[in-house]
Formats: sequence, C-alpha cells, structure tokens
Amino acid sequence: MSSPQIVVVAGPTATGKTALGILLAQRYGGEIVSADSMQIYRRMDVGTAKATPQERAAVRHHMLDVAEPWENYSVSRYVEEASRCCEDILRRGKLPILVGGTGLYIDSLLSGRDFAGREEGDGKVREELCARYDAEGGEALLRELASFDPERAAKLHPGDRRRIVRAIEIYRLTGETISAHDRRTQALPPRYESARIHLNYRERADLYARIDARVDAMVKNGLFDEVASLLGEGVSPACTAMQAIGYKEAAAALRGETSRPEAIDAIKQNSRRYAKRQLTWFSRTEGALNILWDGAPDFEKALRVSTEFLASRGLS
RNA sequence: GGGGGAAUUCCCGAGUGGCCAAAGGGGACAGACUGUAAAUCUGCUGGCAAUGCCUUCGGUGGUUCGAAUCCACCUUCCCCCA
Repeated sequence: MSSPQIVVVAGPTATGKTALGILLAQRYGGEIVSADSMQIYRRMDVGTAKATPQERAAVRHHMLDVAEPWENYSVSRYVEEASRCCEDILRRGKLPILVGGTGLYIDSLLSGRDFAGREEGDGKVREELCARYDAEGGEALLRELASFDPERAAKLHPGDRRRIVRAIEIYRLTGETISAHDRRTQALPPRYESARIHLNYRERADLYARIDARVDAMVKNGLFDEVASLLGEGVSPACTAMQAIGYKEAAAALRGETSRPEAIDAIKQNSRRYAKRQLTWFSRTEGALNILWDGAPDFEKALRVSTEFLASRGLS
C-alpha cells in the first residue's frame, strides 16, 4: 500500500471533525478541504456549524462558501471543484485534509468517480420520467427499467422514485445502463490514496446528547435569524440548501406552520437520525482509525492516536 | 353529591366474543445509497427451546368451549349537572 496523499476526517455530525481537522492541519502543515454538502453554501453558517472565521484564519479551508443558496449544487460539481483544490494543495507540497460528514462526497472524490450523462441532460427527460412515475406508479417504471437493465431493476424498490427515474434517465441520455456504468467506474483505480480517521462517541446516548446541546446552541446563536434572512433574500424553500436540517424546520416555524419549540425538537430529532445514517454509511469503509469518545472529546489524545496511525501509514 | 365518558403493546390511536401479539401513525432500532445525499428509499419493533408455546389490552373476580371485546366491584382520569 502506497502512502496516502490525503487524510480524511469523517464521522457523524457533532463529533468534533472540524476541531480535529484543524489540529491535524497544524501538525502536518495541511489545508482543509471540506466535504460537506451544506457548508458549500454562502450565508449558511450557524445552522451548518461551519468553521468559524478564527478557525479559518488559523488554517486555510477550501470548499466552503462556494455556492449561492439558490444554486442546485451536486456531487459531480463537488468532485470537480474539490479535486481541483486537492491538486492545487498537493502541487504546493501540502497535505489535503478532507473533513466532513457527507459520505457520498468523500467517497466520490477519493474514487474520482465520474457521473453519467453530465453534459447531456437538460432536465427534460427527468421531468418527464418523474411525471410518469407519479401518473403510472413505481411498478410500471420499474418494469420498464427491467426491460433493458434487469440487474438494476432487481435492486430497486418500487417506492424509490429518485433512483428508478435516474436509472432510466441515464440509459436514455447515454445509451449505457447504470449497471454497466457502475461496473465500469468501480473498476477504475481510486484517484487518491487516503488514510481515514472516523470519529464517534462510544455510547449512542452521548452522541445524541451532544447533538441536542448543539442544536440549542445554534438557536441561541441566531439560527432563526439566519434562516429568516435567507428567506428574506428570496431563497426558495424548494432549493436544495433549504432542505438542510435546521433550515427547513426553522422556515416552517417562521411561516407559522409550527411553533418554535416544535421546530427545535424536530431539528434535534432529524439531526439524530441524520447522524445514524452517517454512521451506517461510514461503517462500511474498512481500514479507518476509529476514535471513540468516552463521554466527551479528548482532542489531545485524538491527535496523538491519529499521529501514530498516520505514521504507520507512512506520513510524518 | 348526582349523571356521562375513558383507561390498549415505547407514544398516539383502531379494535366491541374466536380470523388479535392486536390495524394505522409516530418514535426507536437496522439497512441501502454512483448528477438533489443534512436528500431519498427499505426493513423491523412483546418473549421464547419458535410451522408451536408463554406473557400482554388499568386492577380483581365472574359469564363463556373461547374475552382487549360481555358482567360486577375497585382504581385513576376527563366532561356535564350541583
């Protein structure tokens, strides 16, 4: 195994990724590349727990504030832009430290995955397929998918509108089935060798308590004002950015659909569930150093353990 | 003090004699994931030596071949009249 070009710090929300990332960047002379699907948006700071101006002054951060909240960002754009950042950092002889909780972004960047039909689509096909899904039902579209890609059809559930539509869309746009596409991209060697560090709490209850406390802190730090101002500048609730946890619930409360306490409870609950999904995602990647907090983070120890781990992988 | 109503599995809430370990929803738990991913989708949820057995529908006792469902009393809560 060749020595890693990139260090990854991942884990569920509220586990101290940002702080450990900065410590590592300082220790190794690295720069942070964020891997967070919501921190890419400008003016979404408190609700996404973005690194503070002080933290960003201490260590250079990339892939933060690279899009407007009304833009439709995507994994493919992330891979494109973030890999440019990594190339740049590497070229300058520094260590890119990928920090974030969006598993798909991390894996896609590391593998150098290309996404099918990037140029071709203008959304028309997808729109049409979505309409058909709603009118004819999932079973019908799944049968259609099965006619040219039975392998994929067998894996999808009729209720999975998004993936059924996408699978048919790719075929229509590129002539290649998504199964064939996936097989082909899977066979490609990864773009970057990486050393991965995963953060979590040993006890689920501690993770959840930490999340709840952080949501309370966000509210105290002006989450509702931040959301109100976004809404005020005309950001539509339909935007991807407005589907972020904390934002959608606060927006509903600001519109009077729910009370604030209800919104805050919903934010906590959705954050806990999100953390669980992150855990599930990260649990399948092997070879990571798992750092488990006992009750509270111990960054001194984490830095020491990480350094040993990275040394064993050839980084000094 | 009198009259009426309600108590169901973690929560809400169906169920009014067998097809009920008990609909549905929520939550919890688990999983998936290749252009929205903080999104989206799926599974599961009394116990066990498990094609069956045991415990459970406020409590106790009763009717019945058989009760969450019927009867009596008790407890708690709600509403109305005082």
